[in-house]
Amino acid sequence: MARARWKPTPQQLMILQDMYKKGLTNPNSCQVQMITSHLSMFGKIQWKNVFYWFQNHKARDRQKMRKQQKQNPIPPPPPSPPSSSSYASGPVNCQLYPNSPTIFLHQVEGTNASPHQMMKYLWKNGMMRSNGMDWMLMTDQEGSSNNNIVHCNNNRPLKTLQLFPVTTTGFKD
Amino acid sequence: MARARWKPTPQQLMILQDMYKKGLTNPNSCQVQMITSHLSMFGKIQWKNVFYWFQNHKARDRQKMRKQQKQNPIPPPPPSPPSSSSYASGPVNCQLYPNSPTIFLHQVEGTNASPHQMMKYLWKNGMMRSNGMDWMLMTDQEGSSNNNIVHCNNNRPLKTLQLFPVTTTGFKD
DNA sequence: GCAAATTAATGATTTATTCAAG
DNA sequence: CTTGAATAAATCATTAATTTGC
Repeated sequence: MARARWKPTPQQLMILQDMYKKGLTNPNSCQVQMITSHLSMFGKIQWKNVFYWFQNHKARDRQKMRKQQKQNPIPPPPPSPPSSSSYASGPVNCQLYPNSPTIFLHQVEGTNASPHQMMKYLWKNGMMRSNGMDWMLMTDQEGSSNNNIVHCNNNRPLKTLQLFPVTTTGFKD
Repeated sequence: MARARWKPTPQQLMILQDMYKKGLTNPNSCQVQMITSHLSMFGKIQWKNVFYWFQNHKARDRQKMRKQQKQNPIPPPPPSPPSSSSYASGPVNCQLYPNSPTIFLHQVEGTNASPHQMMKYLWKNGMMRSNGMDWMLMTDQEGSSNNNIVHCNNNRPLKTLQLFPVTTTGFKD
């Protein structure tokens, strides 16, 4: 037992907090994945670490807020109403093609860029609802669709790897 | 919006229920992954579908139980105490090497075998705590370790794909 | 000062609740 | 009204601060 638990490095923590402050409180799986692979530059990290971090951070933020409100019941408006902030506007397609045995991965190139530079495009285009559960591992049963190149944020083509060559039997539901 | 939701085919449902009845109420990520890829033979399915199915099934089972218990407060002992059932004995290593940019995938071969045959080895060796979150996407910072072939259940070698060639900078925490 | 003991933070997991498709 | 999907709350567990007695 006693599986050592993850501990964010200062760099990682800074970036995470910064993102959170900027309004990213509920990154979708694609974003989590990107964040993860980027943060891995600063030390070992897993998808779930990032996912949990945001979960916990949000929860404990709320917790703190509630406690404070009990002491001085002033209903404070949300700190920074994102006036022209570009995100949270529309459903964007971190959503790939859900289904069947193809795995979509993305590759971060230019890993020398600064964290913020690298992450910029993340916020550029919006954020989406989703708990962390819709996967990296997404599949397309009708593999014959043309549109095989998928973009994570309207912008970034993903690399596609074949996983298992599924022999879909003729069943239908 | 209106993303059509998954609907288990009769075969899928049967298998799932069977697994559940046999005592698998909390499959770990590796098991979920295997189940997913196997069930994909019977129709489109995603990791999260399987994950959620077990979550919901367990929850609603308990719910029902509680309701029943309110009506006739008889504490019923667990239905089938698995006499020689081999699972739930020890910590087994669906756990791969957590960390860093290598992705471990497994490939199901012999997809013609019967569901139960194919799944048998799953229960052979025990089940492990874990919610579904420790990933398919596991990584190893010290990529230089000898032990590169990983087994999901003491038995099944996994295929290893390189993901992103991480350049771990010299930072330490 | 310095370790054993106690408490606070926070990573990880589980459970409950809610939303929404059909 | 059943059930898949998603979110939030509660809980467990481990590590870091800190207090305390010597």
